[in-house]
Amino acid sequence: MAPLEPGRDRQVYVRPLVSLFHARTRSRGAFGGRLRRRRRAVDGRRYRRGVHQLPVRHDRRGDDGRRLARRLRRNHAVRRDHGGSPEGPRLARLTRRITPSSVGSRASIADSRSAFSAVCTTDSPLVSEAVVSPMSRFGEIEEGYDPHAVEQRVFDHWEDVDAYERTKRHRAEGETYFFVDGPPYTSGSAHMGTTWNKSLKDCYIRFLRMQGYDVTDRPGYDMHGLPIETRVEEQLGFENKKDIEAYGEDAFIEACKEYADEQLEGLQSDFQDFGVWMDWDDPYKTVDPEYMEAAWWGFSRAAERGLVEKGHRSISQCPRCETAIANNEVEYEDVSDPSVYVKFDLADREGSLVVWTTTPWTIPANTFTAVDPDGEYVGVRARKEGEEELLYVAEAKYEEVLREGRYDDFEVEEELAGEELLGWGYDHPLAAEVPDHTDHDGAHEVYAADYVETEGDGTGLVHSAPGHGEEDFERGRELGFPIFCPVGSDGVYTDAGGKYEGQFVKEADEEIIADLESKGAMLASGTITHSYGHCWRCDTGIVQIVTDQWFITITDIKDELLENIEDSQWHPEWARDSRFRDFVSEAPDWNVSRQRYWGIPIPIWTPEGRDDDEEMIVVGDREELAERADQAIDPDSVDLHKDTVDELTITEDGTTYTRVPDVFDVWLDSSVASWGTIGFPADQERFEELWPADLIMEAHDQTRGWFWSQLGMGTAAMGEIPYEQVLMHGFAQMPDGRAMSKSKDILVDPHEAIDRHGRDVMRLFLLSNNPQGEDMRFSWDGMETMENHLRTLWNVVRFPLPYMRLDGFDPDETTLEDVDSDLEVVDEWVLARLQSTKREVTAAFEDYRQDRALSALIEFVVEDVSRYYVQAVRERMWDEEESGSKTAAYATIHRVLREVVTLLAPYAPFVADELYGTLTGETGYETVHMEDWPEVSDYWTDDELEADVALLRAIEEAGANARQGAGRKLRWPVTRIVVAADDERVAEAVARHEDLLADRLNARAVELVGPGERWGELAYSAEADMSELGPAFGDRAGEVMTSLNEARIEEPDLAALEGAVGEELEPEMVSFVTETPEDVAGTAFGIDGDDRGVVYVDADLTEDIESEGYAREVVRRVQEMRKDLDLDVEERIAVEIAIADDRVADLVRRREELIREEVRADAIGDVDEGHRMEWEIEGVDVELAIEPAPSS
RNA sequence: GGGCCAAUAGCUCAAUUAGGUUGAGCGCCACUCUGAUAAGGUGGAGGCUCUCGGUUCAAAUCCGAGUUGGCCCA
Repeated sequence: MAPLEPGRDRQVYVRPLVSLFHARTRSRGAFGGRLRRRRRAVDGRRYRRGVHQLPVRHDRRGDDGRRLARRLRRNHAVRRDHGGSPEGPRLARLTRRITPSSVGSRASIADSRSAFSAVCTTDSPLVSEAVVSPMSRFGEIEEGYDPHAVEQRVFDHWEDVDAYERTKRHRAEGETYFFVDGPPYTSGSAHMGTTWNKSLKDCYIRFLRMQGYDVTDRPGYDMHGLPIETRVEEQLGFENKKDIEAYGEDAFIEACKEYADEQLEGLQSDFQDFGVWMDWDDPYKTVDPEYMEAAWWGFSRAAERGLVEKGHRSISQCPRCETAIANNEVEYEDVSDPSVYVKFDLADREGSLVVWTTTPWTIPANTFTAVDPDGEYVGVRARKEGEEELLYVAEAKYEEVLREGRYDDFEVEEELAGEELLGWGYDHPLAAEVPDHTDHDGAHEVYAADYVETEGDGTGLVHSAPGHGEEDFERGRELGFPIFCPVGSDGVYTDAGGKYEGQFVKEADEEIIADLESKGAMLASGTITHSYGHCWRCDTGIVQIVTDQWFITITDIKDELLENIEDSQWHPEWARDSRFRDFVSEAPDWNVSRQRYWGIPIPIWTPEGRDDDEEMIVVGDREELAERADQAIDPDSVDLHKDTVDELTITEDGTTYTRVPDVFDVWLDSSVASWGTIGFPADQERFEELWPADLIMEAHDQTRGWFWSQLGMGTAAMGEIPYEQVLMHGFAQMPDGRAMSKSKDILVDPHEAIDRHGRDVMRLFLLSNNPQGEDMRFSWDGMETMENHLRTLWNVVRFPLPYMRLDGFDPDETTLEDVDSDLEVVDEWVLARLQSTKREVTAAFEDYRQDRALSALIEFVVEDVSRYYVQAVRERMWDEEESGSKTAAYATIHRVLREVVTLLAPYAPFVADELYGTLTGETGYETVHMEDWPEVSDYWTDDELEADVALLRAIEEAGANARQGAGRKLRWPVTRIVVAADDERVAEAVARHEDLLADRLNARAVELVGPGERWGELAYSAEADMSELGPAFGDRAGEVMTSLNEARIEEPDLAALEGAVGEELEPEMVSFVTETPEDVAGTAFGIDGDDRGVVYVDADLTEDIESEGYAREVVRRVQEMRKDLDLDVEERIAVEIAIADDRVADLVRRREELIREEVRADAIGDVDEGHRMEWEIEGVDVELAIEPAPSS
C-alpha cells in the first residue's frame, strides 16, 4: 500500500490509530469497583501522547487555495440563523453576545462569524485557524440533510481535487485486484437493474480499495449485434436484408457504430451520475480494433485446438433477420398455431399412422415417422359417416385422438408394442405437390427414436423431418439419411418446395391443410395456444431449418468445462452447483456464425470456391492479418469490421483464400472480456499479472449469458475458467412484485428515484438488498426509510461540532488514547460497540452480503450512537467549564463518527465524503474514499461491557414501560424503583449504575433485590420450557404447559408448583415468573429474549412528589409559551401563575425556585401585557402569562 | 413441459451450519416527550409462517404433492 503519494508533499497521512493497539488487551471483568475505569495495558507499557501521530504538517500551497475557496464558498452558502439554533445554550449565548441584533441576514452572518472567531482565538489555536479558514474541520454544516445539495457539492469537490484519480494513485502500489465489468449492451438507457448492478460493483470496488487493493475498474460496453442492427433498420425504415444491401454495407455499419456510440454516451453519463467510480475515460468497447482482436485471438486458439468446424446443422433461423440465432436468443411466448392430426396411409397394409403437428409447413419435408419401441400402441377400428378406417396411435392417446376426429364409434382391434411397427412403410401425403420429396431407400418408414413420448402431446407417433428440427436432424443423421430442407434462409419455400415454392412457410400452412383435407389425409384440424420460439430482437417467429454454420465444438471439451467450473466460487453457491453445472452439461455446440453485418467478422479465410473447414486459415490478430493479406494494410490503423476485411484475400502456395462472409454471434464478443479488457493479446505483461479475473458480478440471467460464454471461450482458448469469484444477483422488480419491463412501460426510472431522494439514498436502498440470487423489489417506502437514516446520521454528526469548535478541540492533539483515563463507561461502551460493528460489517462484506453489513452499520448509528450515546453525552458537552470528561466525550464521538462515515463510504459516497471532510478538515485525505478500511481494535473491544450496557438499557426500557403502566409520566418523580435481578450480573450492573437508572427513570431511589432474594408481596407462576417438557411428557406436553402457565403460587418453589399442577416436575422444566401486586407496576426486562429480571415502579404519591410534578408541568407549559414568543433561549422573562385549586397552588408555590430557574424567570408575580394562556393540568385549570423581563 | 430459487405482520426481512410457545425495522393507531424537533419514548392492532399430506411427543424449520412469483431451459 502507498500511504504517501510520491511527489505530493502536501499530502497529510493519518495512520489508522487502531492498528497501533493490537498489542494491548483491555482489562476484563464486569464493572470493577469504580464508575470510571482506568484503562491500563496488560503488558504494563505506558503510551506516550501523540506517539501514534505522524506529525506531517499541511503545507498550504498550489491548488490548495482552490479547495479552500471552494470550501469557503460552500460554507457561506449554507450558513443559517443562529438565533433559533438547536445547538444548545452555551453556543447560543456566545453567539448572541457577539451579534446582539444582527442575526438573520446573510451578510451579517458572515460578519458575526469572523467576530465570533476572533473572540474565541484567545485560548484556542484551532479556532484561530478558523479565522483564516472558516471551512476547516468542524465547519458548520447545514441544519437539515439535503441530499441534492450535498451531492452537488461533493461532485464539485471530487472534480476540484481529482478525487477519483487521486484515490487510484493512492492504491497504485497495492496488491492488484482484477475486477471485470460485464459490459452492458448499448441500447437504451440505464434502468433500475443496471443501476443496481453498477451500484453493487461500485460498492465492492470502493470497499476493496479501502482494504488496500489496486483494483482494475475498466468499464465495458457491448456494442455489436442484432439488437442494434434492428434498431438502426427501424430508424432507416428497412424491412429486410435487401434494404441493407441497397443502402450499402459500409454505410449501414457506420450507422450502427454511430447509434452504439450515442447509446454509450447516455449510459456513461448515467453511471457517472450515480456516483460510480470507474475508469470512464477509458472504457473497453467491443467495437474497438484492439478488442475485436482479442476475440480473433481467442477464436484462433480454439481453432488450433481443433474446436472450430463448419457444420451442416439444424438451427433456429429468424426469417426476417435472415440469420441463424442461438438457442439462447430464442424467446418463447404464447401464440395460436394450427393443431393438425394427419393420417399417413400405410403402404403394404390396411390403415394409417396418425401423427400430430403444429407446423403443417414441415409436412412436405417429412422423411420418417418415429415411435417409442417400448411404448404400447393400438390399431383402432373407427367409423364415421358410414365409412370405416383402421388407425394406429399410442394406446394412451387413442381415445383423445378419436374424439378429436369426431368418430361416431370405435373399438380397439389390435394391441401392439412400438417395436412391432418398426419398418412399416407409408406414403408421403403430399407426394404429388412436392415432387422433390425424399424418396431414398428407407424413407417414409417407421423408426425408433428416443424423443417419442406415448403419453405426451400428440399421438405417440412423431412426424419427423430432419430438415426442420434438431432432434429429427440428429436421428436422420444417425439413420444416414440425406437431409431434405425445401426452405430458404428467409423462410420461403425454394423450388424444392414444389407447389409451395415462393410462399412464406407460415402462410403456406393454410394451403397445405386444405391439400391434406382434399386428399382425405386430415383426421382433425384446429388451433392451439402454446409457447413458440421467437427472435429475441424482432419478435418474428423462428423457423427450424438446416444450414451450414460455423461452430465451436464445446461438446468436445465438456469434461474440461465441467472441471473448470470447480475453480470458481459462486455466491450463492447453488447458482453454480444446482444451476450453472446443469446448464453447462446440457449445452450443445456453440453456433458462432451470424449472416449479418454489425459484428466482429469471423477471421476465417477459405480457398476460393470452397467454404468448408478443410483448408481454412484462421487469423489470430492484426499483425498476422497484415502479414498474410495480399493487400497492404497497416496493423495499427486497420479497422476490422466487415466492410474492411471482406476485401482482403490471402494467397498461399498458389491458392487464393477469401473470407467467409459471416460475423460472430455477439455473445462471443463479451466472452473474451477477461483478456480484452486488459489489452491482450497486444499487452502480454498485464495479462501475466492480472488474469484470470478475481471477481465478476452480474444478474442471474447471465448463467446462460456471460457466465457461460466466458467459461466456454476461456476453456476453449486458455483451458481455464477466466474468473474466480462470481456474485450473482437478481432482477429489479416493481413495488408490486411484477417484473420490470421497458417495452411495456412497467418500470421505476432511476432518475426519478434520484430526483425524489438523491443518489446516496437510492444506492443505500439498492445496496440494502440481498445481492445473492434473489430479486430486489423496489420500494418508495424503503427509500424514505433510508433517507431518514441518513438524516439521523447527519444530525448526529452535526450535534457535537459547535461545542468542539468552541472548545478548540483538536482530535490530532487530543486523541482517544490521551483521554483514556477520563473516559466514562458510556464512552467505553460506544467504542466497544464500534469495534463489534466493524467486525460484523467487515465479515458480512467479505461474505458478499453488503446488505447485512449495511444493516449492522445503520443499527449502530441509529440505535446506539444517535438514540443512546448522544443522549447520554449531551450534558457533558453543554458544560462550559473545561473538563476531562467533556474532552473525553469529544475524542470518543470524533473517533466513532470518523469511522462510521468511513464505513459508510462504499454505500453513500457523497454524504460520507462531506461528513468526513467536516470531521477531518485539512488533516484528513482529500476524500474519504482514500481512507483505509477501519480495523477492529482489540484494545477497545469489550464484549462484557456491551452486554452490561445492553442490560441497563433493557432495564431502562422496561422501567419506562412500568411507569406508563403505573400511569406516571416521566415528568413526575416516583419514590423508588425496585429491580429484581435474576442473576449476579444484572445485580452488579444495577448496583453500579443506581444513579444513572434513578436519573433516567426519574426515581428518588433505586432498590435492588438480588438473585435468590425475594421482594415481598409477589406471587409467582411458572413458565414452561418446552424443550424439556416435550421429551418428558410426550403428547401431554402441551396440556402440562397450559396448567403451568395458569398456576399461581406464593413461593417460587418447585414443590409448591408440583402441588398446583399435579405433575412431577424437574427444575429445568420451568422458570418462575413474578406476578406484581396491584399498586406497583412491574415489567420484565431481558436481552435477546432471555428474561433477566423485573423492574417495579412504586408510583405512590407524596406531597413532595406532587409538588415537583405540578411544578414541572407548569415549567413545560411556560417553555412552550416562550417558544410561541420566539424568545431566545437566554432571554429573561416574568411569569404569572394562577391556579384554580388551592392545594395545587400551594404545592406549586413550594417549587417556585425550581420554576424560576428552569424558565429563566426573574420574578413570579403579575404580568400585565404579554402572552397569556389557559391550561388544564391533571384536571386543574391553570392560567399562565409571560412577558420578557423589562431590563435584561 | 423440465430445472433452479423464493413464499413468515400492510411493506422489507430475521428466526444461530441438525425441529422446542414466531421476532425486528418501517408503516398505521393511541398515549407521551418537547434544548437533536420534518426528531425521541411507551403501548396497541396486525400472523391458520402459501395450500394439502407425511415424519415426530413437538414442524416456519425435515420429507412428498400442489399453488403463486422470478430466472433459466425446451
